Order: sequence, then C-alpha cells, then structure tokens
Amino acid sequence: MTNRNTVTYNSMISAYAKNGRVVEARRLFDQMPYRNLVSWNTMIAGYSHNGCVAEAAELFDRMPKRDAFSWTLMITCYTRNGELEEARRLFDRMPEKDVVSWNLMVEGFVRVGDLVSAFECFRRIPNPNVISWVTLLNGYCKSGCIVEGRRIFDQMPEKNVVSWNAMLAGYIRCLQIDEAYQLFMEMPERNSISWTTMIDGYVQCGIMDEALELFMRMPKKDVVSWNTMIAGYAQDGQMDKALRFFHEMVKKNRVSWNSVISGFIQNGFYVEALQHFKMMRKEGKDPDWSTFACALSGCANLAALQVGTQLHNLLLKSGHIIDIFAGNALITMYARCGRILTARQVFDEMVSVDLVSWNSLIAGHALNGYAKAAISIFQEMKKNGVAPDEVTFIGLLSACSHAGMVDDGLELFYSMSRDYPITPVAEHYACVVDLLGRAGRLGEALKLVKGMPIKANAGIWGSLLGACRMHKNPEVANVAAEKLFEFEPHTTSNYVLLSNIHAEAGSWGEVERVRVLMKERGVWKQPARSWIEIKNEVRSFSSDDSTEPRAAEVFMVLRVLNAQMRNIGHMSDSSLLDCG
DNA sequence: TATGCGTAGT
Repeated sequence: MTNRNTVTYNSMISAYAKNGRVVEARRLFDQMPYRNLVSWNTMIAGYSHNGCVAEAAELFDRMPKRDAFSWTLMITCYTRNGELEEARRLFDRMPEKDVVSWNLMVEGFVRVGDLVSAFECFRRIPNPNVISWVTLLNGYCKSGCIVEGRRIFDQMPEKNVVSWNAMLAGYIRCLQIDEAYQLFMEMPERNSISWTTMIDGYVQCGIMDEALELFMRMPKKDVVSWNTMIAGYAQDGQMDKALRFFHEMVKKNRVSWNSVISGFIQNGFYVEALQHFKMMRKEGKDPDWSTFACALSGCANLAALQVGTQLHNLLLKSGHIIDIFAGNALITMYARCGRILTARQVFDEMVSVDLVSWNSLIAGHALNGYAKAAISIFQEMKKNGVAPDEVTFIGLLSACSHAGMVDDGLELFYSMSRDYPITPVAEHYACVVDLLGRAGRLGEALKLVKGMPIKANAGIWGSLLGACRMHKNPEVANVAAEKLFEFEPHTTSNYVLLSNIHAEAGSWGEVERVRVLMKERGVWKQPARSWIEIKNEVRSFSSDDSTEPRAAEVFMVLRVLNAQMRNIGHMSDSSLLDCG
C-alpha cells in the first residue's frame, strides 16, 4: 500500500535520520498509517547512520518482508559499526547475494585491515564490478601496499575516472608525489576530485607553490578546492595567505569557516579564531562539532572562561548532544581555565568517554597542581579497563613534577616500559628531567639524559639548564647549555641564563666567556624585547625603505601582538558570542 | 526527492 502520504513520511524519516534526529525519525515511523518496505528500509538506514546497531537489528528481524536493500543496509550497519563478525553471519544467511553485498563484505575486511580476507572475498565475487575493484584497490593503498595497489589497478578490466582518482589518492597517501603527478598527467579524463586530490597531495608534501600553480590551472574551481588551499596554507603556517583565499571566496561553506578557524588555532591566533567563530554565526552558518572543538580550544589557550562557558551553553542550546569530541574539548577548556571541578562534572555527565577524555582529565588535574588526584584518576581509569598511552604518562609525570613527587614520578616513568608497551619519547624524558631537576638531583638528571636511547632535544636541555639556575649548579649548567646552543645558537635568553648562573656563583671568568661566545655568534646585542618594542619595530617597517618586510611577517607579528594585548575579560564583556 | 557499494576538503 503506497500513496503520496507514505512517500512524504519516508522522505521525512530519511531527512530526520540524516540530521542525527533518530528519535524523531522513529516517532514518525511509528505514527505512519501505512508502512511499505521502503519505510522499513529507510528506518534501518537511519539507525545505521547513527550507529544504533541494536535498534536496526531489532527492526530488521521484525520486518514483514525483505528485499536486497534490507539485507545490504543491515550488513552496512554491522560493518560500519565495527561488527564484522555479525556482518559475516548475516551475509552468509542472505538468500541471493548481489554484487553490492559482496562489495560491502570486501569493504568490511578492508576497514579492519584484513587484506587477505578482503582479497579472498573479492576473488569469490561472481561478477565483480568497477566498485568491487576500487574497493580492493583502496584497501591496498590505505595499508601502504602501493605496489599491490598498482597491480590491481593495472588488472582492472574497465577503469572510470573514479578508479583513476583512487589510484591517484593511493600514491598521495604513500607520499609518492612524482608518481602521483605522472598518473595525473596520464589520466584520460579529470574531474574536480582528480584536481583537488592532486592539489592536496602537494599540500601534504608541504609544497604550497606547486599546489597554488595547480589550483590556478584548475579549470572549474569548486568550494572544495578553495578549502583545500585554505587548509594547506594554514597547515604551512601561512595564515595571511589562507585568510586571503578565504576572503576571496565567493561561496564559503561550513568547511571553509572551519578550516580558517582551525588554522588560527593551529597557528596560535586564538583571539582571531574566536572572532571568526562569531562572524560565522553572524553570517548564518551553523557551527558543527569541529567548529565548537576549535573555539573551545581557543578558550582553553586564552584561559577565557567566560567565553568558554558561553560556548558550553550554546552547545547545549543548539541541540547538539555533548558527544565525545565536544566533551573532551570542554574538559580541557574548563581545566585550562582552572575550573577542575567543572571539568570533572563534564566528564561524569558524558554518555561515553574514551582514552582522550581520561587523558584530558588527568592532564587537567596535573596542570592545576592536583597530582594526587591525577594519579587516583589514573587508577580509576585502569579499573575501568582503559589502557594508558604516551599522553597519559605525560600528564602523570608533569603532575608529579609540579608537586615535587619525585619517587612517584620515577616509579611511573619506569612502569611505562615495564608494565605497558609504551616507549618513552622526548617529552617523557623532559618531564623526568624537570622532576629530578626541581628536586635538585641534577647529577641523576644529567645521567638520565646522557643514557637516553633517543637524541635529547632543546626542551630537555633547556629544562636541565633551568634547574641548574634553581639549584646553583654551574658545572651541569655548562654541559646543558653547550648542548642547548647546538639547537638554539641565537636565542639570547639561554646565554643570559647561563651567564646569570655563573654570576651567582661568582665565577666572573665564566661570565666573560659566555659574553665572548655571544659576541662571536652575533647574539650579544639582542636584548629580550617587550611587546611594545616589537610593535614599534613593526610600525617602523613601513617607513624603513632599506628593507621591505614581507607582508606575511608583519601580519604574523601583528597578530601575535594583538592576541597578547587584547584583554580577555574585556572580550567576554563585549559578548563575543552574542550575535543579534 | 523516499532505501544499499567506490574517488576530494576541517
């Protein structure tokens, strides 16, 4: 029984489900006077789309009649939600397997990285179509088996533009940019995806000039190619160019806004990120979870609690559920703003949490000096069956370091590789050096650094040098400084620090040695500059005709200054998020 | 304009 009414209902169910409103979709489904097969299928698709596996399965079992759509929808639901075994069982039960269902199973194996089963499954397909081939090709390329991928590509009986694009993306995923370009030139036809993939390839290799050249050559530039350039420049640290592209765009979409906002965050322009968040809303573009996460990260870095709280309210009001991403961003924001109890409250109210949530909570407590709490959260986390990772230990070690809990910290450090399969990286060593350094155990710290299996970086040596100042140890200071100078030969503050250590010890000969060193290296007449001095310098750029500063340099300096100068309290008073 | 599989952007 199908009439116009049924079709309307079906469209509405689909529309609701696609927007995450699965409860409303179900209410409509239950209200329908007549449900046809498509209604059932649409509802299952809706559940599948929103990760509601159990609900989909329940409907699938109850439906009066099933067609090929029903089966493949349910298989998709399982494979896309990480239940490959269930998918496999259902597939085995499927009465007449069509090529779509076969392709889904190949894709399911590809998703979990089981290429052997994927290939085996592919081989059994009676009449593989071009989609079957592309799915397999993708599997190899995504696992970095580019040679295998190429072999599949060469064996394909028919190739369309999608096949070529998949091979192109494969080369780019493996960062084989020359091979990619060669393939790009060989392509019998190119669509906008081919162009954008190639442009993005140059972006990923950090070759923005080539990306730009290709973008200019692109016949019909669409919003995605523009967005790729914006994200590319942002990633490359060239926010001025990213912003220019953004302003020149005629039709900006949500991704354009997100790209520029996230670019600001990546490059430390937090105020600008929040301003653009506001502008985005003013222009009637709805922020999504990614926008919110960026804005919250901006607040976290500025310690802008008032704005962050407004964002939290906005998030609740806009009907977004506080999912894992948003929840984690909120935890970090509140913790960085010193509201550790609120951070904990957000954590407790989250429907589900992941490792990042735990890590954010631990790091938040560490940051606020609650080392004991950080460790007890770690215990709680383990009790919940969540295994720690590198980030967890950075939080724990920094907690111990701030609280002077040397023995606990060392024990945690050693337990990393002993009890968990986690190899300490430079950041962990930096924490432990800091830990030992603050406690005055400089000899041990130096010994640790010298025995490191990886090369110590500037952060580690810098941390050691700082500790030498605190505990007046010129001998270790000389060793640390020498290493630090290898990384940062022109950073004045390092020399000044070393000089001060010797001065405090009364070793004027050593002080003089450092001064000579500075002079030799041309750093000695570079006083630490206040922002006012930098600002004047920037201003003088325009009147100084001997050197024409690059626009980018001026832009960067000005932005940093703006961010520093602006009063955050004032910013929230001017109701940053209030868009009338 | 109602439902299933493959290629691009935060």
